[in-house]
Amino acid sequence: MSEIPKAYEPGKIEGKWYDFWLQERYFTPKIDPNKKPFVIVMPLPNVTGDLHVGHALFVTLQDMMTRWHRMMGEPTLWLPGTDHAGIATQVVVERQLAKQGKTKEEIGREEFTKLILKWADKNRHDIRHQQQLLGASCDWTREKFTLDEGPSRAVRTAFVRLYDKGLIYRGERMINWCPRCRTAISDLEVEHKDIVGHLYYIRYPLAQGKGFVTVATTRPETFLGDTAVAANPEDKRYKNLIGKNVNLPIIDREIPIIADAAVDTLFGTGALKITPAHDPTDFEVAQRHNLPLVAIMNPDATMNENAGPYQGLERFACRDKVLADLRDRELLEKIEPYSHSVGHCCRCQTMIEPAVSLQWFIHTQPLAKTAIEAVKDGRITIIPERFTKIYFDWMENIRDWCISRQLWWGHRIPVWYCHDCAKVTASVDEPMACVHCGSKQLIQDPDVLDTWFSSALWTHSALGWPGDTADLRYFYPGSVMETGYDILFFWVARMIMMGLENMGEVPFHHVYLHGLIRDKGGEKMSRSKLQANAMSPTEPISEYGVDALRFALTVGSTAGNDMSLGQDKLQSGRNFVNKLWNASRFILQSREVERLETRTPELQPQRMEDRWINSQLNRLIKSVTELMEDFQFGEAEQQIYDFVWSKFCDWYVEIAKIRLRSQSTPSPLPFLTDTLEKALRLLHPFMPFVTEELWQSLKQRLSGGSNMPASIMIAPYPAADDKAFAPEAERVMDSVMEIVRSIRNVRAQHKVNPNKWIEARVYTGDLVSSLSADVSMIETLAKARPLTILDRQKRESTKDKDLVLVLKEAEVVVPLAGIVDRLTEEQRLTKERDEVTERIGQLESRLKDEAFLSKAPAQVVEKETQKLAMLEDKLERLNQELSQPNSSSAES
RNA sequence: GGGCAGUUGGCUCAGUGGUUAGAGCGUCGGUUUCACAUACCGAAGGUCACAGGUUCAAAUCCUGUACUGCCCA
Repeated sequence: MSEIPKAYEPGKIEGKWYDFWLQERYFTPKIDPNKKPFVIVMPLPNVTGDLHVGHALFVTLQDMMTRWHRMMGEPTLWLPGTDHAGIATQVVVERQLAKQGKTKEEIGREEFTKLILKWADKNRHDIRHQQQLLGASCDWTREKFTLDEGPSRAVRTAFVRLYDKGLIYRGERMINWCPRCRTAISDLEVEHKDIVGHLYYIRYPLAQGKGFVTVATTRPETFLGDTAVAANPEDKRYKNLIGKNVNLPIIDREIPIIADAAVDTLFGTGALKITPAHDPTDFEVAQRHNLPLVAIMNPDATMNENAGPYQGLERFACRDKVLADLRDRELLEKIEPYSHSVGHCCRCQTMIEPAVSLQWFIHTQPLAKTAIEAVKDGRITIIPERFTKIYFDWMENIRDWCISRQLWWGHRIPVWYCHDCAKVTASVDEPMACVHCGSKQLIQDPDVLDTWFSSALWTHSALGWPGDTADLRYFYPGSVMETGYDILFFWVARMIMMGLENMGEVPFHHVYLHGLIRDKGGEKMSRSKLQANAMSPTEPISEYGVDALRFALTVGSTAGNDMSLGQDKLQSGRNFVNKLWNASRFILQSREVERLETRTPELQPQRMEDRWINSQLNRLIKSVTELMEDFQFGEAEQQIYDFVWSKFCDWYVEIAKIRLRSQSTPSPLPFLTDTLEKALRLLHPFMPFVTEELWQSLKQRLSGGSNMPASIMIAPYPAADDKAFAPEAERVMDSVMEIVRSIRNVRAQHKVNPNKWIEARVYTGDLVSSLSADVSMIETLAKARPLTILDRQKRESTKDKDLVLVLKEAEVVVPLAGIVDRLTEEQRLTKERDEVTERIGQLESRLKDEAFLSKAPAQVVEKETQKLAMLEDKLERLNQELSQPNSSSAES
């Protein structure tokens, strides 16, 4: 089999198999009404840019689940798609324009939209390509884009339905305004950051008489929009001032001093300036007191006509000027350093301007109520469980969702305003006339909807809703929503609300939240941030291969916990792939040698090690199946890794080599092959490419190969056979491994030349006959020959210079004349004896404890009793070694 | 201000009340033996952040403290 290369070359085979799978249409499920399908609707990657390793993680996890369920025989749909990502994509394209010194206003809405479309198309293509590189087994025939006609119609339909039900309304409310994006954004899109600023103490002269009221503020420039000064009614300092007026400096506008219980007496001076048009809490105060709103800023955060002499100034320039002017008039009392939290636009990091604005909102409370129920009554389970509480907290304190965006990229709001009667017509299709007055003078709302509005519908809109399609009937609700915990609210929570609202049924039954891949500085990766810190998956793929990357991303990982991805992990993944490759290479080569020999193909384990590996394999299968069902993918993968490397390769293959070389019968090949074949299937969901390649090679060379499925990905996932469990073989093999390790250890400790064979005697009890059958195996593995297995009853007294190792079920005697220092050996044995004695003491007191005996489960007591017996036996044997007449004489 | 995590070997992380707490990487010593040096063999290295408590039994459950991070306001 010389044509098998020495090292795995991922680049050469990955594309080949992906094309094969695609061609065979394995990713497209067959609708079978008698079977319950497994469905994952992919959380859409944004068309903002190409993918980073964070996306590689979700692709891997979802592919893993999908492939596993497919191999379990379920009709399996993983539905891919991409998201137009309104604000994020617009920001990125605007940034590109800015590099050319242009703005979107200069080139116009139509031209700008074309530009984004071009960008989006390119990225959609790249994203699809990258997912295919990663081995994603999603059904590309059903791929969707949020701006496609179907999903767009779903958006309009959902909007109109909610509007008709009164759950969508338009109103003037306090919203978060991004002056750079020049759009409203939702509360979730605001990032709060602590910044070190200042607290400015400003004097407002009293309108009548002398004196002034001093207010403290972090935003002095907003005094231009003040419509009151408020103090707590309990505050003695201001009690007699309530009802009087102050004059706003510079612009000389008179405003009242009011009492409001919401004012914190401990903040600043206890007197608060009220700027209702530019602060959410001030807005509420103003509503309680019927105060007027004075907006002082333009959409780009420059000052407007209400700012008097400051009109036209940018907000921070205005602040400087205001401060200077106040200082000149001695109205700036003092400035203190002050740390406070300030909202920033999550897309462009510009400081958010709270502003009162006419926008569209969803009245979320009724939707949230049913969404809470769905999780409370167990129709939806969130993994890891701790996010359930976070979900409830958010849902229970939900606020209305601002869904209109002043963007040029997205789903246009399906609302038309009548020129004649000024009323609103909401319609799925473009209306011919105003529904109220029949006028044809209609103008559509220029704004678009929040991208997350369309995402919220995705679980059903991607399956054809509002149409009554076969896909929707069969595949809804989905099985699992797999995504990062960072978009629990953006994505999962809103999907649950809208799924229940539109379909009357939950959109999925399990939510699996993965952790985030952080960069070296611990930052979350993002492509739309100014300093894009995203690590591309393509470099690790070309350097280490897809399977290595997938392995590195998931092995030993747990739900909801963040992780870092370094070169060492990728190397470890590559090494494992290589290990698998070479073990397979060895087995394939060995088959070649024995090819023409006739042998029984049945798997009848005659030898101890065959029963052992088969037993271990089936225990593994059982465990992996349980772990997969329990969403513990990282642990399942870890266990397969340990089995393949530390049991199969390190022991079984090494033993098999000995048998193959000596051409002993029965041949180990059936078990080598069977174990490998099952291990490949176990690993396939995690590492699809190398397992397919090796499995196909194996299939070609198996006499029954033609009866095997055409691909490992449609082969059944291994099922555990409890009858294969072989405790006796495991006991013997444990002993073999302990004997071999102990001799190897002695060799290393005493620097025995690796090529030198040493002699050894093994004394044991009822294992004599089993071990004797394996003596040549032990000899070779331990490089000890002759090695004799003897009944410990016939043990002669240890000769001087003999080294004795007391093991669990055997004593190993290694005569090492001239090498061993008897005194050191005695110290080693004494140390061991002390350790055993100590443990026996612990166990004895535990087993004497009435409370332990009565309260601990019988199994545990039994286990401890056995342990004690084992240790007592070992202690006795250790004592025996130490009391050998020759030992004490060695001290002299 | 409220909430949630995390703190386990030099580093990155598993550990879902019941052996003497594990792995990968790194370190140290040895090995180019015919699957693999992307390897093999051997070894060192942890009072599981700290202090209490519950329990027959705690890295694991509870309370508190410290530090780190995240979410919400």
